[in-house]
Amino acid sequence: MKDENQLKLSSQICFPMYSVSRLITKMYKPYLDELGITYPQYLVLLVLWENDNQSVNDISKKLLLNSNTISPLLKRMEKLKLIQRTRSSKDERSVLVELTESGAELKNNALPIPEKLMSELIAKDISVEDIIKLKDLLCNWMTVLAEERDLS
Amino acid sequence: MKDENQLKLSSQICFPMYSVSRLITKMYKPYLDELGITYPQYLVLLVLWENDNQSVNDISKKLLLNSNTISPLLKRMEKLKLIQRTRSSKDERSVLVELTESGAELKNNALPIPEKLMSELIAKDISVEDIIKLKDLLCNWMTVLAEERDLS
DNA sequence: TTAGTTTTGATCGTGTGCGATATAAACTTG
DNA sequence: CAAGTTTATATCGCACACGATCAAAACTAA
Repeated sequence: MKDENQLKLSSQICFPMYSVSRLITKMYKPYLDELGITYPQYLVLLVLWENDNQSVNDISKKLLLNSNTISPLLKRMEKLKLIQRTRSSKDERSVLVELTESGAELKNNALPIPEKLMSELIAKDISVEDIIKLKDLLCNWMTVLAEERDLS
Repeated sequence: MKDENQLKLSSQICFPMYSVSRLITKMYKPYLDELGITYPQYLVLLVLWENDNQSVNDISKKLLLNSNTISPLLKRMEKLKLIQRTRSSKDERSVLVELTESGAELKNNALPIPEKLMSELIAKDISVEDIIKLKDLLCNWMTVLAEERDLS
């Protein structure tokens, strides 16, 4: 009967995790719509805005996404003229991803987004401390849970 | 230049949120594979195991998923003989979802899952306090962020 | 009661996620 | 250096998510 209660939706950590993740993605949507990009595309751009000209593998590892997700994603982004893919001459296996001019310029339009998100959260009475607390907890979990994946 | 840093992947709450959610879903996978169900299907079953015979709308609201996600999901579950859908006679618009015998019985096999997940997290040196802390924070965020959606 | 509105659920199209698999280049070893 | 292995990326198929739209039933007012 203890097990019984643990099977309740409200008892499991998976459901709030899954829901809040989707809800936060939804909060980004209006801003990303303005830029004409999706949420995963935004993540790729974040990576490239930090360091341009990275291989598919580099991006894949940073976003914890495999090639079967990243490859089509990058293809769509290339079609949108946000990035350019070139096979490396040093290692013909790897593909280098580079921002196009418009892809690089999009960064300026993206700059205010984090601030806006924070404001929205605060407007919903979520305290800055809670935001930081959640971020720290999640970052720790991410590190721990992603570690395991390298072994497989 | 402050904005500049906020655009880093590591500064945004969205990315750890998104990644940890996916990583946790992945932790459930081996157990759900044994039951022959997917993660969203598991969530639907959790709802029905708590209270059988709910309308599509009831389930939709509890899982914060719209009909365009839930309808095909339920159709697949019906094909798997986990549930049965019947149009309500009281209100011809609504569809009642009921567990089949095998759908109800699957609960027994699912009972140990929460416990196993907890053990895995603890084995990765995540403390019980952190698990509770994260769950509480997320539940609070879920409530707050889901509220807004009702107005739209 | 009839015209307009709301509610319930479904369908369509697009973009992910991801397991399984494929392919070619690079590496390793006997 | 040839055979086997590893690495980097891509392709395929399936199952979500979700915006947009639709059809039908139920409700609401004038």
